[in-house]
Amino acid sequence: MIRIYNTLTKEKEEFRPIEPGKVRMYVCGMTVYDYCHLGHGRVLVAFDVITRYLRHRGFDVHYVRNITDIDDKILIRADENGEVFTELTGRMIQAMHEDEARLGVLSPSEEPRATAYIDDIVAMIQRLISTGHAYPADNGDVYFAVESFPEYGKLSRKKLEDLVAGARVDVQEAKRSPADFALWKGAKSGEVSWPSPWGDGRPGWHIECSAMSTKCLGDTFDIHGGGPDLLFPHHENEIAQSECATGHKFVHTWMHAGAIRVNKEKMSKSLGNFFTIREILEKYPAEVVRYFLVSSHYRSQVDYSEESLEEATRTLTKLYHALRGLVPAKPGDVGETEHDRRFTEVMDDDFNTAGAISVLHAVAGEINQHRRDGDEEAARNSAAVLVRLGVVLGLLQQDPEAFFQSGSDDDLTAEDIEAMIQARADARKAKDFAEADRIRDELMAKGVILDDSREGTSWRRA
RNA sequence: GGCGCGGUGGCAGAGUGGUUAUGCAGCGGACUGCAACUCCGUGUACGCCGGUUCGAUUCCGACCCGCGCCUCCA
Repeated sequence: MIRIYNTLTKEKEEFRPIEPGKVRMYVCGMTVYDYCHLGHGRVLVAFDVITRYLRHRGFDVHYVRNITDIDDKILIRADENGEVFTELTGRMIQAMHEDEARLGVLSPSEEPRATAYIDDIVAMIQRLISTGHAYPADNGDVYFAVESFPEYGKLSRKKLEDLVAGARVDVQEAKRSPADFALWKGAKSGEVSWPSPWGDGRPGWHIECSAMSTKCLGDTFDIHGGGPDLLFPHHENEIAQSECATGHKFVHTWMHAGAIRVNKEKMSKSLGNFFTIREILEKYPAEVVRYFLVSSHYRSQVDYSEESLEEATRTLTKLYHALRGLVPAKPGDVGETEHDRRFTEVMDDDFNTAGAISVLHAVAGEINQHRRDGDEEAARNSAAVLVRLGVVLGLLQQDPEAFFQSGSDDDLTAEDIEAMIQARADARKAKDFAEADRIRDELMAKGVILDDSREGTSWRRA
């Protein structure tokens, strides 16, 4: 039985999909006006693991993750760059796909883009107007009338009075209530726009997710996820729009990832304290970054620091060392072990990846034990378990040597290194340890670490 | 001010009403020409104060501290 923490009820609940055996899940993706930072990476990886695990447990998962490719920030950024907005979004979408591929994130089943769903957006707004939940204003905008939805605030636990009383909402003449939000934004002259019954304009921020999710998954679906800062107002508004437009419950389980922090503060665009995925990947192997993300629970907040990444590097290196030089048995040839059962047990509990990783370490310890005992076959069987559990977390799928030797080969190619290792071996044989050490130091200075063992010398990049 | 989350061993990070998390670092040992790497062994922690209980880090209440949302942000 899988249990998932539901932000809507604030409780862990038994997960029962609407349609047995199938999971329909929607996750808010990027607004593509800039490169993804690590916070985006966390959401990407978290829901990637969730998808992998649900499939591992036998569910047929239909995973939709949208791209918001029209919005004020995009238009502003494109304008600053002096380019057409589609050039900017095209570039950022490609960059995003590169980033996620490097992090081992599987493609979603569908990746709808807002600009391809304008008709559905317009239709949904029309439905909201005709049912009295929205109104066109004099300024060309269309607003959602928050007071028409008594349940407004149920996700974020906010009271309408408090929101209205809080002076931070944008009080506009055109709005009936300060908490009302735009479904459609009338175009000023020269702006990118689409025709609509209320004049040319573009969608407001929240409506595209309501339109795309219901179009792709139906009025009601199982899981809706996203980053922590989407809870309000974005997801709250999605609920209002969708439930008023369809008359049905929108989503059963709401899931939110925890924030990435830097020096105890949330990593965010507005604070400017963010690190993009690509700049982090210049310094650390992608799998190390993924390991770092997966090693804490998806809902907890986690501090990003160089030390954390260094530690993740050391730890992942140890895991790969257990696998090094072993050909794992075929996964199908190894039956379910106590480790598999333990893995399922912890992952069933709201996707406890931190617990799952401790299982990985237990299996690695077992491999090492078998090797100590000289039981090659048992070691190969355990290695198969480690690798097949790794699949679910998206870890340990590389050839160990590839993991160890990945990195810049600007200074030295693998062939250079092999040649130097041979020269050192000759020197050692001749008991010329001064020369042997000189070669070792030279390699070390160039970022190559030698690992001597009974079978010979292997190497890896620092 | 409103709403919410969290405080676990040197650090990171799970979990539990009475029994081992795990990892990193440290320490001891094996291995080594010497090292490094690796491997083996090793640590009894749960913010503070009350309460419930035979027994609480785990449940309840108060308090202190940190963080998040309430405004564009994943």
